Amino acid sequence: MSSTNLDTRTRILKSAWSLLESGTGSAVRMSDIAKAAGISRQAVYLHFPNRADLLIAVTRHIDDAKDIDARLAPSRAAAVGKARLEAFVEAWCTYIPEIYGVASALISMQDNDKEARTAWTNREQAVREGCEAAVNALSRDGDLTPRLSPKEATDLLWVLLSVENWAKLTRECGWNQETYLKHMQDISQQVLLSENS
Amino acid sequence: MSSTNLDTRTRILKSAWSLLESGTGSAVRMSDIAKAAGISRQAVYLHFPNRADLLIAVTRHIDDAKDIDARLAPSRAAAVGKARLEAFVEAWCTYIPEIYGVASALISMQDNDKEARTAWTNREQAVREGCEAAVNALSRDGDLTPRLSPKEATDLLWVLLSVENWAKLTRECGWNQETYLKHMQDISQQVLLSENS
DNA sequence: CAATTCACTTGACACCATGTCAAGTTGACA
DNA sequence: TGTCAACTTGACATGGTGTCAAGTGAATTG
Repeated sequence: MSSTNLDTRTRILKSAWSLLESGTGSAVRMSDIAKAAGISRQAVYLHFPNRADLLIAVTRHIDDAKDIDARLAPSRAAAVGKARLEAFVEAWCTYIPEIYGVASALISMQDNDKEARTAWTNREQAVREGCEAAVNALSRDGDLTPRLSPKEATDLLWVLLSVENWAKLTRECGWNQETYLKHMQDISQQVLLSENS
Repeated sequence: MSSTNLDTRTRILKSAWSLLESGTGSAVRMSDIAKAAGISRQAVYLHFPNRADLLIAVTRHIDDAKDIDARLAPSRAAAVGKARLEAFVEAWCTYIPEIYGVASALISMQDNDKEARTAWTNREQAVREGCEAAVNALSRDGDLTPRLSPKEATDLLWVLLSVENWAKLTRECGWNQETYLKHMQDISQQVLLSENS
C-alpha cells in the first residue's frame, strides 16, 4: 500500500479505461492494458486477480471520477414521482455513454466467465433499484398506469434503459445522444404514466 | 451430395439445434455438436467452414422447420396498419423463444468474430424490414404518431422487439411468454400510434 | 475384378488469450 | 549491509478454434 503501489494501480485503471473507451470493447487484452500502463502483463495480476475483477474496478473508478452519486441526487430529491422518473432517466441515459466501453467488455464476458456475470449483474441491480424507486414514487402519487404492476413497470423501465438498447440505437441506428434521451423520456412517460397524469 | 452427405449435414444441424436449445447458448463447442451427431469433430468442418457459418445454417434450418414465412403471412395480409403491426409483433415475439438458443450463441460471438457479426446483422436486418413495413403501413393510414419519423419509429420498434430484451424480461425478470407478448403489444401501440387511432 | 473416389477417422499441430509459477532485478528503507 | 516490496523475464498449462496429413472402408465405375 505504498504510494508506488497506489500509483501503479490507478495507472492500470486509467489505462484500461482509456483503451476501453476508444477501443472495440472486448478486444482489449490484458497485455494491451499492461503496455499502456507501462508495466509487464504479469504485473497487472499483482493488482487484480483476473480480467473480470479489473473491469469491475474500472467501473468503480469511473463512478468515482464521474461522481455518479451527484448525478443521481436530483432524482432522489424530486418531490413528485413524475419528476423523479424524468430526472432518473436523464441521469442514467446521460451516464451510459460514459461507461459504455467497460460495460460492453463486461457484457461480452458474461457467457464464458461466471465472475463477470455476477459482477455485471450486481451493477445492473443498482440501475434496477433506481428504476424501482422512480416507479414507487409514481405509484405513491397515483400516477402509475393501471396496465402495469409496480414490478412489471420496474422491469420494463429497466429493460428500456439497458446499455444494450442504448448501443443499438446510437451505434447501429445512428441516433445522437440528444435524440436518444428525448425519446427515452417520451417513451418512459407514455408507458408508465396513467392517462390523467 | 450423396444421400449420406445430406443426412450427415442435417444430422449436424439437428444436433446443434437441440444442444443450443437445451444448453447455455455459447457454451456449445464444436466437439459437443460432433459428438451429438455421432461423428468426429473434424468431420463437422467437412460440412461447415467454421462455427459462425454452422450457427447461421442452423437458423436457416429452424426457419424452414418452423415455417417462418407462414407465420409472417397474417402480418403481410393485414388490411390496415394497426392490424399489421399487431400481427407482426405477435408473429415475431412468438418466434423469438424458438430461435433463442442459436440467437444467443450468435450474439455472444459478435465481439470476437467478424463473420458472426455480419451474419447476425443480416438476420437482424430481416426483422428490421418487418418493423419498417408495419411502420410504413401505419404511416400510410395516418396512424403513426407525429412524435416519430418513420425511421425513428422503425428503429424504436426494432430495438423494443430485440432478442436481448426478450431474454432480459423472460429470463432475468421472470416474465412468462404471455405477459411478455401482451406488454409488447401494448407498448408498441402506445409508442407508435397517434392519439386518435 | 481392379481402381478410384468420397465421406469420414485419427492424431498432431498452430494460434491466441488467460492465468500461474519460479527465479531474478532494482530501489527504498532499517 | 541486509531485507522487503514491486516489478521483470521467461516458461508453461489450459481450452477452444481451425488446419493438415495420412489413413480406412464402402460404394461406384471402367
